[in-house]
Amino acid sequence: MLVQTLAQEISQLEANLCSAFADPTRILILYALNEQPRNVTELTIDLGATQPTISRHLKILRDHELVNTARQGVSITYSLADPRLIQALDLLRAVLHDNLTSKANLVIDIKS
Amino acid sequence: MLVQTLAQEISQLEANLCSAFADPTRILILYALNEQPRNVTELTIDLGATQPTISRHLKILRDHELVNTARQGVSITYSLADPRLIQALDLLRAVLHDNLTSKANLVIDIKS
DNA sequence: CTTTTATATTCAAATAATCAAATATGCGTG
DNA sequence: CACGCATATTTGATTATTTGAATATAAAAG
Repeated sequence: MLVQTLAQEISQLEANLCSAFADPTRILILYALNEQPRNVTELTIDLGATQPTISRHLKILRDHELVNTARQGVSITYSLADPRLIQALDLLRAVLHDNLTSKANLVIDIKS
Repeated sequence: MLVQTLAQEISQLEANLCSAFADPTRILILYALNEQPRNVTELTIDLGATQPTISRHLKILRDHELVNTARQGVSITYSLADPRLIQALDLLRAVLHDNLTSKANLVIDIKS
């Protein structure tokens, strides 16, 4: 698309941001960092993924400015850039919860 | 991954949900439907996309249960399934706004 | 039952995202 | 300055996602 309206441009940025959330490892990283800042090694252990995988996902989160970094000697501590990211994820999780609950109730209805 | 922890499974579902948001056209559709329910033709006109494109994106939103449908004769009216979806998008938009604002201020700092 | 209007789907091509494995960089210490 | 630990990047293969164009279905009206 050569020419874009303002609304389209904003939606493009927003969609980009959302694509940073579109991976389970990155969601886990964000929730882990919300609990407390951690370095790469800690994330690797806590999430049970390989170090290159964690680093790759951290780069994506960094590129989207969703995390902050602080070097402490040899290790780099990552932290959540904005608490509203978790607020947004929690809202989505709540929607997900309700959807699954209604589906569960449908199953009960069919049984009876 | 053959065996998944509960946290991984939830994150997988959440990531799936986020991938439904990871497209500018779908973001525009959700905001348009939040304003008021619309049928496919109206969305096509309002968003300036082709009808097959809109229908394809609506199918994805339907599959994720983010929209409801109501047939009215020959046309099908789509509506937003849950207002929290817009709340979440608005939070992300606010984060985006702040990030861009700080970048803008950096530009000013460099100038002076 | 044919036509028209509204919506949905399929197909092929282009683009992008993912992962594991290997490799590279960077900092602190002896 | 060489070694070792912590982190980052590259590569190549695989898999997904998006789109336009063409086509299909579905309902209402005549």
